[in-house]
Amino acid sequence: MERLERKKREFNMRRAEILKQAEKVFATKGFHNVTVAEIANASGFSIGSLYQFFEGKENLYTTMISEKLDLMYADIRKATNAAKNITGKIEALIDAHLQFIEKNTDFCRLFIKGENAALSEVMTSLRQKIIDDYFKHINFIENLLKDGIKKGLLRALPPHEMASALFHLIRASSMEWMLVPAKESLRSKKGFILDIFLNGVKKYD
Amino acid sequence: MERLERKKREFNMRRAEILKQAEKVFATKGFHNVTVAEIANASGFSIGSLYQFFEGKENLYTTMISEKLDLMYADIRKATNAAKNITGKIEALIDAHLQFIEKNTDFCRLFIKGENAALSEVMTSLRQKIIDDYFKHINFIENLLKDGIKKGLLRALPPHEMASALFHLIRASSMEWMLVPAKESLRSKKGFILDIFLNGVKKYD
DNA sequence: TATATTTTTGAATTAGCATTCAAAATTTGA
DNA sequence: TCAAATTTTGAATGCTAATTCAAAAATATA
Repeated sequence: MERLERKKREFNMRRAEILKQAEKVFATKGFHNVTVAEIANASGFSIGSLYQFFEGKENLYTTMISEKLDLMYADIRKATNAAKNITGKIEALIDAHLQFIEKNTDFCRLFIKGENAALSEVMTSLRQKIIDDYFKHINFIENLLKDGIKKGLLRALPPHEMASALFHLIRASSMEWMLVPAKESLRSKKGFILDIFLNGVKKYD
Repeated sequence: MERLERKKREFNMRRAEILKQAEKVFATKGFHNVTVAEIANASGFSIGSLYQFFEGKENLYTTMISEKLDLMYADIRKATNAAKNITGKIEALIDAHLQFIEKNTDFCRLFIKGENAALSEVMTSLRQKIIDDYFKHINFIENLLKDGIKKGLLRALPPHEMASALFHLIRASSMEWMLVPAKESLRSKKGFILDIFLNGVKKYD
């Protein structure tokens, strides 16, 4: 009987729809300023129905963040791997990251707003996941840079620290862009980030 | 009559004591996992008395954060201004920042924990203050770097972006150090931060 | 079509904790 | 020393919104 299959498919469609609407609402108003009723409304379900799909408000929120974050890292890695040489890969990494932030500004602002405060067990495990993903990503960058060192293109500095530096240089430009009423595109910062990461600020090396 | 003077002095002493104890409690447990009763207890006052000194829990929290942050920036600027040449100033800036984080780790962890989530008007204005102070600090660094550019020691890159880069390089090392069970001192990262900021990662410039 | 099963609904319940405030304690001034 | 003024106290109040669950609606089965 394929009835069950269909049911499951429909269940997942509905779940996805709720998640999509929840992202919209949470992204603009943050976790605390959103009520379950609001999400129910936005997604066209009743309050009670949401509890069929998610254990509760926090679970809904953390699932949303978690899945979106996975998407972001997947994007960045895919773009990075597609480039051929080291410099191209670093450039692609920066560009994909900036592009994601540009396309998902409200979502990303949740993080600078500190909307993932750990008030419960659920939120704590989200924070841990975010941290774990962060270190996984740093590790990915690290491997890139190690390759560059081996090939004699990059200085033999501690790779983990280098990777972290690059990530946070990207973060620096992104944060400022999210905080101020953006004049130009975020992606236009790519050149600066690459330049300062590769060459530093000192004159005449 | 000097009675009023004394009263005022005593009031301020008590206020300061509450603030000090509140910092301890908040720093270890965050905003949400602390009750007003807990702070009252820790500082030896009753719940009701706290409301004599502060408008409420959030006000107490934001005051604590605000005053401590002012202290941090003051520290960093003082140390920076004390150095003579540009490189020395940059080095002092990095060192003072790392030192503050090392001495106030739990306090600083509040920020990576996102414990300043904006749930109310009060918290929103704290966030704004944090952002304002951040930009003021970036501006301070900016002036430093502009001087370095004028003297021909630093490349003529956009100063604001350079300043932000330096700040976030410091933040990168600090964050990692706060997230992992620290092997070595945070201050030992100073050399790496200075090196990567000045010289970048590329070989043979 | 009638009955059983599953899903949806949203008003009522619940819980947690900041805040209040009347009474108690302390301090002040004569 | 005493009573007016000030300060302290913490149990009782109040508020908000997440969660529940019995009844209604929709769907499946015969």
